[in-house]
Amino acid sequence: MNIKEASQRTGLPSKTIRYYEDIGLVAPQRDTNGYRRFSDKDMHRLGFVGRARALGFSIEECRNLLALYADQTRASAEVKEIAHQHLIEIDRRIAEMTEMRNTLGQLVRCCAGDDRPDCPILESLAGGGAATS
Amino acid sequence: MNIKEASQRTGLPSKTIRYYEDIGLVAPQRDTNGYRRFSDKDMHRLGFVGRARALGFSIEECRNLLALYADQTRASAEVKEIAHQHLIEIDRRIAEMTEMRNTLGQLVRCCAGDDRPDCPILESLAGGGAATS
DNA sequence: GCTTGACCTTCTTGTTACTGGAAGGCCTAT
DNA sequence: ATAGGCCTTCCAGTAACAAGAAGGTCAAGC
Repeated sequence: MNIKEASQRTGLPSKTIRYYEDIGLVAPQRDTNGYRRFSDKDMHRLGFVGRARALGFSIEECRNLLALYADQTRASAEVKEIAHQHLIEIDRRIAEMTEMRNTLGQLVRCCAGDDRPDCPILESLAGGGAATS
Repeated sequence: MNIKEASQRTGLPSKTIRYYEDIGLVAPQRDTNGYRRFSDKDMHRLGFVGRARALGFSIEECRNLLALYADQTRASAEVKEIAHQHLIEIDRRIAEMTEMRNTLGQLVRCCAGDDRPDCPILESLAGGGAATS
């Protein structure tokens, strides 16, 4: 099938699919007119990458996971390690954002939000007091 | 003071401070030798931006917040609106990452992590079954 | 006076994972 | 023949810096 249909079936934009070919994640055949032709195998790889990306894996991690998937002699420990590291990173980011959320939420609650200029949000950003720790 | 000291006092890398000057967030004077000289006012702006960035505000949001801070006739409602929108965005991202975390966490727990090739993580990425919800 | 090392400058390039747009070829229907 | 919808490649831009090269400046020590 052509790229449009591949895009529709995988949910990935055509641009993204071309990009994935550029960086070697997928390598569709070409028709005589130069159009990409995607096989079932190509579709499968695209789906794999799409799902891995949706779980937050980087492109390089996707590449590694694809390689492991293709390697029948892999040890599942290796896959688990990649996923586990990624999990730790996600947790770190959630913690970071949660901290932001708490600090900022408190500031927003303290701000009157009226037509007067007094604003604890600006005061805090200006260094006037609490709530960064 | 020179850029190194400004960096140490604000906790921002020198590179970052130069970048902030490039994009007009701060405008230190220059000594006759061309070195940047940071005044207390410059330091204050850098601190402001640093704290705003730590709360996840984008550079453009920082620019707006700085302008509001300088504007004595501002309405706190305007500041609160910016902060509130940002809060919503943070919540969205936390929810997104939490969903990833849950899905991936479950897959990791299901993976034996031994020297055999069988791996539910890869199987799931390959499209073989559950857990993308 | 000279060297050394730490500091400073500007400029260019790279990062991540794409997205947008331009210029042009191909294909089908009318 | 032409219109449209698809396809191609290539170039530029995004966010927020970081890395590094080439070179100027300054204070200390010999």
